[in-house]
This record gives sequence, structure tokens and C-alpha cells, in this order.
Amino acid sequence: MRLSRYFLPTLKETPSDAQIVSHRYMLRAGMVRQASAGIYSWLPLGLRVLRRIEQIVREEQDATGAREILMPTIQPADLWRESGRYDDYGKEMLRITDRHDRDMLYGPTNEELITDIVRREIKSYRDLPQNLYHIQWKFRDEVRPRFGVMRGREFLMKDNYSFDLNYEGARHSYNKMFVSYLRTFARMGLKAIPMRAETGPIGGDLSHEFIILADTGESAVYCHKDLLGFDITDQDIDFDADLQPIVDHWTSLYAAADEMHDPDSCPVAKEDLLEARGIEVGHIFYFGTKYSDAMNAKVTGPDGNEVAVEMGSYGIGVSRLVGGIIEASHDDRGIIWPDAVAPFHVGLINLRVSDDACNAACEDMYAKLMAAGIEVLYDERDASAGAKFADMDLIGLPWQVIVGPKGIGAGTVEVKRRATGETENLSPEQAIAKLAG
RNA sequence: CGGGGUGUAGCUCAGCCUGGUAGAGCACCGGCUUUGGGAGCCGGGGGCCGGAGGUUCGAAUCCUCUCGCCCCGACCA
Repeated sequence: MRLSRYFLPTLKETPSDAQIVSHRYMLRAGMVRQASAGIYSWLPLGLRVLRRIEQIVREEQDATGAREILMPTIQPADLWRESGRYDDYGKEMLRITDRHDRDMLYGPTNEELITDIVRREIKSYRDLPQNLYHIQWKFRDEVRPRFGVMRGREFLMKDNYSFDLNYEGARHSYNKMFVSYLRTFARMGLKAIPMRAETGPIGGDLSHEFIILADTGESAVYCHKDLLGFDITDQDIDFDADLQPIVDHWTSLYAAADEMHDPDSCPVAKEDLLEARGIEVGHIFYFGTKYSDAMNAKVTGPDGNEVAVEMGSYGIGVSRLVGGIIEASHDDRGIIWPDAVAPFHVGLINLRVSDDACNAACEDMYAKLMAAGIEVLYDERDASAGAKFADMDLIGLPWQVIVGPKGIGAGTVEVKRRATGETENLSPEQAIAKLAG
């Protein structure tokens, strides 16, 4: 992509209403613009990151056997009256009336809709288990939106819902998501720690929040420091196998969010206890037959009797992750994208567009990088070197290739790793080989 | 929803206390010169000072009401 033909409105100065670092950088890097409190438009660079994250989530969901659907943003109020939540939800739910004076709402979540779909179509235990997900915009009319996209009113969320015949099946569905979430966040370059969460009226041990650590996290978290060394990426997972050992391993060490932590009864020795700030990026829980009972979602079991299906629901805050990743990965010059979610792999900087040799070298490099399947953002604007360096550091692409008259004379280009600042002078061929590898 | 703050050019802000008809830097447009970490000079465009009402000869400035946005708390993916 040629930068002069892209839409990347970067800001040199920090907009005054952005306080935390991810919000400031998302505005400055031209990723989003605010439409209203907690509601954002996504500009090209931000959208690319959002799509990257979404795709990783999608692939990891598919790998578990979950199936993607797409439910609407606007839902009829009647379904929520069935479950009893229309009155319970309060002002967080955005209520709308259509032209026929029917009560509608902008969905804050989708248990009612999915339960309605499943109860119509799933009649026999033979049709179970089932796990359906979608990635869709939600709206919760937060009293106080803040932190940019991390606590918006409108947000993109992956949510899915599992349906099983019995508790054992539901538990396996839950474990699948538990393991899947570990893999999903690890692929994004994040260290996410599962923590016991409040389970509400159902009780039991089947609710976990997945929290990434960042100094600016919104809540305090406490965990055994050895948890940071756990790794899920070094093993192949068979989602049909018993996943309980993996879950047991990850839950063997203490980890608790603020509201679940009691310093007096904490089993971890002080020197082993990590106190940090965290951002919740995922939440999974089992809720049994809460909705299937209320909404009459039953199947005929092997014994010929009807039973309410066992359900669980699982959420990942896709748009929140964009901010969360920045919180976890930045420096004082800008964003440092993990490779897996970076909007482009390489930023190519032409330091002197008025120089024929420099242009020719850049054009050649640009064409060859693209031919190698590498996503490149090519800064061929007629701007000062300093401005280009500053913008490229700000938008945080993993690699920079800097082409200027100095290097051209020596037959080299400069390859810089954004995260470390390390640079190497390489021939164009060596540079391409390095970036492709 | 309680408490606090803020609204002046695209952005960051000054001017307000002590009323006299709007400014700076950056950005933008034109020209020339520059060119390895947000360049220089010259010229230019852009603002019903969030909105409504009031006081006054006169309001960005004082008063009242209202709306937006931000921060702290309670609440939350």
C-alpha cells in the first residue's frame, strides 16, 4: 500500500480527551475516530487490526468444531420478556421502538436469540452437542464509557453458546473453550491468565475470566508468578480428547481478580504472589438450564424423555483487544504490534523522494516484498525524514525498511525491528530474505 | 447515577478575573529553498468563541438555563 494513496490521518499532538495510552495512540495513529461517547468509527489502519484479531478468533473457534453464524444487532423485546431479562437488564440495554410501535432492542448479548434458534431446530439428543458462535457488534449503554475502545458502549464481540445433553457434556464444551481461549490469546502475542470468576446463581467452578496483564489495566489481579511461565503453544490439541488435565494444569496455581481475592486467605506465599493490573479480554461460563428452562429449549433424550439442554456461553472482546494489545505493547514513541495482529508487516520508508536512485531502489524493494507475499506500507510521501520516522514508529509496524541516499551509495538498506530498535544494514536481497523468513 | 472539570481555527492552547467586536504554535493552500529523527523563509485561506435566553451603548468575557465531552467513584465484555 502506498501511503500517499492510503487514508492514515496521524496526529502529532495528543487529543485532549484521550487519557490512557491505547486511546491516545489509536487516535494519533489514525486507527479510530470518536463518533460519540464510547462509539467509534474504524479507519483503515484500525480496521485492519480489528480484522486480524477477528480472524485469529475465528480460526481458533473453528478448530474446536464451533460453527459460525451471524445474528442481528436489533432484537425483538419479546424474547427477552420470555427469559425475564427485559426487566432485569436495566438502562444498560438500549431500547428502541420501531414504526409499528413494537419494542425492540440493540442486543447487549445473544442468549435469548440463540436459544430461540436452537429450540426451533434441535429436537433430539442426537443433534447435540452443538456450539455456535458469531462475531457481531453489541451495544451496552454504559453509564460511563471510558478508555477508548476498551470500554466503549458499542463493541465487537465474539460470543458463542454451547448446547449439551447433560452436565458432563457441558463441562467438556466448557473445557474446549478454556483451552481454545488460551491458544487464541497466545497467538496474538498476549499472556492471558485464566482466573476464577463469580459464577452467579449457578455456582460451581465453571466460570473464568481471561485477563491480560498491563500496567494500565482496569482491575487489580493476583496470581502465582509461575503462571507467567505456562505455555499452550508448544502442544497440539485434540479437542475431542479429555481436556480436563490441561484445564487442571492451568488452574492448579492461584489466580484471582480483585473481587475474588482475599489477602487473608490467599494460599500463595508473599514472595510468589504477583500483584498486577489486568484487562479482561475473555469470559467463559456455564449456566446450565437457566435459559433453556425459561424458554423451553428441550430435546428428547435417549430414554425418550424430554430434558432441557445444558448451556454455556463464551465471550471475547474483539474490539477491546485492539486497545488491550496496545496497552500491553507500546513505548513512548508509539505502538509496537505483535507480528500476528500487525496491520502491515513492513513499513518501507523512502527518505528522499526527489532522488531518482532512491525512488528506483524503493520501487524495486516494494515490488519484491509484495511479490514475496509480504504486506508493505510504503511511505513515498514528500515529507521530511523526521516526520516519516515518527509516523512509522507511531503506527508500530513490526519491521521498517529505511531507504536513503546514504545506504543507496553503499548498496544497502536499513532494516529496523520496531520492538527493539535494532537495525541492520543489508543488501536489498538480504533484507527481503530476512523479512520473508 | 453521585462528585469534579472542560467546551475559542483541523489539533494543542492563550484571551475571560478587570466587557470595547479574536490570537499563537502546529496542520492546510501557493511560491522558493531544503532533505537520515516531526525543516526554513515569504505570502494566503480558515472561527455566528458548544447552543438558547438575559444584563449592557457594546458580551468569547458577566448572569440563567441547556447540550456535548473528559476525569474520580459505584457498575461492567
